[in-house]
Amino acid sequence: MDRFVSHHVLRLDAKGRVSVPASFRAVLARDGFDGLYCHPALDRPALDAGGNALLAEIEALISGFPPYSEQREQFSLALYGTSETLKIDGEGRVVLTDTHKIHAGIKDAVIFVGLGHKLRIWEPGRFRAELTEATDKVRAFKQELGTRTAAAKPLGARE
Amino acid sequence: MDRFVSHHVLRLDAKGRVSVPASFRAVLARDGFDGLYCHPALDRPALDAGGNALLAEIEALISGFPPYSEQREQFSLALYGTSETLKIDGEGRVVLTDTHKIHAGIKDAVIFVGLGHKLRIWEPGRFRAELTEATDKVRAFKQELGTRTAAAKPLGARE
DNA sequence: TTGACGCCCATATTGTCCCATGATAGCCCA
DNA sequence: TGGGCTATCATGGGACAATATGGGCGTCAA
Repeated sequence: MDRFVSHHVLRLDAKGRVSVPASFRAVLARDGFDGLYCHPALDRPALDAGGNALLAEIEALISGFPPYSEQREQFSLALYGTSETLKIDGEGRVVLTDTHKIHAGIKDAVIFVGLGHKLRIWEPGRFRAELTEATDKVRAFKQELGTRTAAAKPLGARE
Repeated sequence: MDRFVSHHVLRLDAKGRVSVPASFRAVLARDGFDGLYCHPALDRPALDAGGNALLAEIEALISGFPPYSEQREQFSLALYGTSETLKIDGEGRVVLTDTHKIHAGIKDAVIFVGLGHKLRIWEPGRFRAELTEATDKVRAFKQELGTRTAAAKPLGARE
């Protein structure tokens, strides 16, 4: 598998270390990235993390703005300026920075969530809230999609 | 055969393992996917599962939204975040996660239902309920179809 | 020196692999 | 056409490996 999928709850130990789920480490290894690239999510109390795929996405976003534009400067600062490349130890663990932990409200446990090309790290309670919200929205969207399709192709429309 | 068809009832053993029906395993093998990709169905108490064909469908849905858009984030979370790629052991069995079993109400038996490019996993009782409901709707729809057609035709169009 | 960090080893639990068995269905041959 | 034989499948259980987690110790820098 070459994408981050599923979610895992993991605890921080007394030294502040967390195991990166083995399946996610496998994706990072395939991606060819050594370590875990990590930055605060733009509009959520969570952390975005990943490897080269994430870096490429950020690069694409920033290079979409004209050089020296205000937006480009701001995005560079918000994304590159607050990033860390975390080292993964022999047992597959990382240590989050205090700044990052505060941003996400992380205390003694986290949830790693796969989002395909990247992953997101949450404080477990906040994650559950976010998940139910997202599920509701997607469900509503699907319903809307279904009725629209039905209206467009009245009879004999399959799927 | 390159499509999932028919349905099979299978029991979970003491370790929570279920055999994936051999005919479905054959489809997965041809599809080239190693394992069983599985996520909760959005609007019913069941699980959707499959291989690359299912993954491609999800990928297409998500990549339809621009990076960093709210919808894309929500879809990735609701789909990738709740997915699992289950490993298929030497005997063709998988172990469902607790979260998935709870979502579908699965206890000690499941029914695998082929839906063409993907398959759906149900708790047997719930599947029967869903099936009768679906059958009723189809029957009603067919009836409606008949009267509509009759009304459209000039001759014999009454009421 | 003191604290933080990197590296090493220990351990329980979970998951993965391997082998065994009963049942079934399809096949071959008389 | 009937009967037995074999390949495939679903299922069960034990052995082993990987993973998550905890702690010790040396080193480097402030």
